Amino acid sequence: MIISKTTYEEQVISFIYNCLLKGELKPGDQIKENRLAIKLGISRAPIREALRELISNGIIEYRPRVGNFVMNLSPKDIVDSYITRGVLEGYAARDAIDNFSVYGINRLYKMTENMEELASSGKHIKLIDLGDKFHEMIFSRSGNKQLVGFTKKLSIKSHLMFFKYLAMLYSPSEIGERHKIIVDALKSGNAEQVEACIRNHYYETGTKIANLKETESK
Amino acid sequence: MIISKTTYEEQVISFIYNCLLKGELKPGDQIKENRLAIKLGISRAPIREALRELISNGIIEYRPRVGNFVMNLSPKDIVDSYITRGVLEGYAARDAIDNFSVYGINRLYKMTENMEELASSGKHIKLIDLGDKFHEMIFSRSGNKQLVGFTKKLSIKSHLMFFKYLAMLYSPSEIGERHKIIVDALKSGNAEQVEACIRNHYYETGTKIANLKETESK
DNA sequence: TATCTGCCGATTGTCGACAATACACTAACA
DNA sequence: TGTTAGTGTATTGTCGACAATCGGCAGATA
Repeated sequence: MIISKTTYEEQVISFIYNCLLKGELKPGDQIKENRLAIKLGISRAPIREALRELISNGIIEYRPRVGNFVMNLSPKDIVDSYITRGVLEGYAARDAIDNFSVYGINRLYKMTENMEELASSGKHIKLIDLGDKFHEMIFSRSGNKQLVGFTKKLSIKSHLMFFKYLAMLYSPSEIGERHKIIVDALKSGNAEQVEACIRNHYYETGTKIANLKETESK
Repeated sequence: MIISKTTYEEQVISFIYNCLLKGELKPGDQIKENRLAIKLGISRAPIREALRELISNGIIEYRPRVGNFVMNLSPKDIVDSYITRGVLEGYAARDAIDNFSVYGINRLYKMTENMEELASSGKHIKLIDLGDKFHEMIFSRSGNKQLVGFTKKLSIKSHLMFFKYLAMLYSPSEIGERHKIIVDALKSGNAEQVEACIRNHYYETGTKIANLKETESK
């Protein structure tokens, strides 16, 4: 058994995280420290620490002496986040390209097939989880902690912000295909190609979500 | 006059920042909240907020319930930070390549000449400032806030950690030359070349500093 | 001697209260 | 009517105290 020793702060982070996933907190909403403290039955100190953490992840926007607000990203901000993610993960994959075994590649390939199935059967949450795992398996192979750290931060950010869209942007076969392209690139061992195709992967999704958001707000 | 309404937190950040630059705080040192609070005549709350900020910048390492320590980077960590910086700034420059006017390019070129002079006359602090300004002028041209934000964080981190080495790694003419390569690439308008040469720029410096650190510790 | 156990001091984690201030509202004034 | 100054309220900023717990040390034990 793993003994976990959580502070209030960590639990508050999870709480806010879940509120965002459930849609109980929406972009632009203000998070009032006192209100949340009372709601959770704790003091403001750990709330503030948790908010700090979320601010550094770009999930909450903080205006001094005014308040903490759920980040409200413009379409351009969305594209920019995805582009940056692509740049980071693209390089991470390139950096790690020699660390992929045949077994590892096969495993990634099987995941793409699994994604397609999950998408077909409407299991959106599992699909998103698997997608996250797929990408994490790739960028985590890089031994560059700095790079991996930034990538993870962006991963959390986009997960939270666009959770609800991710599973419905592409058809099941498109989802499989898009990820198979990455696996093929990794298999080829061509560093340039790997980097380029991961960049493109995120650029496409970024622009799709941004367009969706834009039309939604009209 | 610029009216600055600073909180204690910001001032504490500056204070720690300066201690690091002056070498009064060294990698591995523990920063005790209470001690610092007494020293500055304030309470622990703003100290903790400031530490949070520095933690998120990768400047301070935090071990729960143990303490806050000035980050102690291994040679590999150093190289990794510089590589990541190169990846980010490289893409930022590539992204911004059409935003450079002839005037802007000329200004960058003059800065490289100025760097050479400052290096020759031993004005190390001004040299480093100018170097920072040079690179900031490049990556800030990108309109990608996410990208620029990460780049700035890394910029602060490396500035703090390696301030003392930066001015003595290269000869004055090397310093000029290294930066002129970047200006030339920007002038050429070749996106691939710009990205590659900025990556290389940081990779070189990263490995140099890492080697210096390694031999130093023996 | 080597290892384990329990205590002690130092440091972080959390608390509730008060101070400072941004924003909205009101009222005076031109 | 539009503008400005003043006021009140809600929210963040800061405080000092107490609680929890980590790491080291001394002593017990084999």
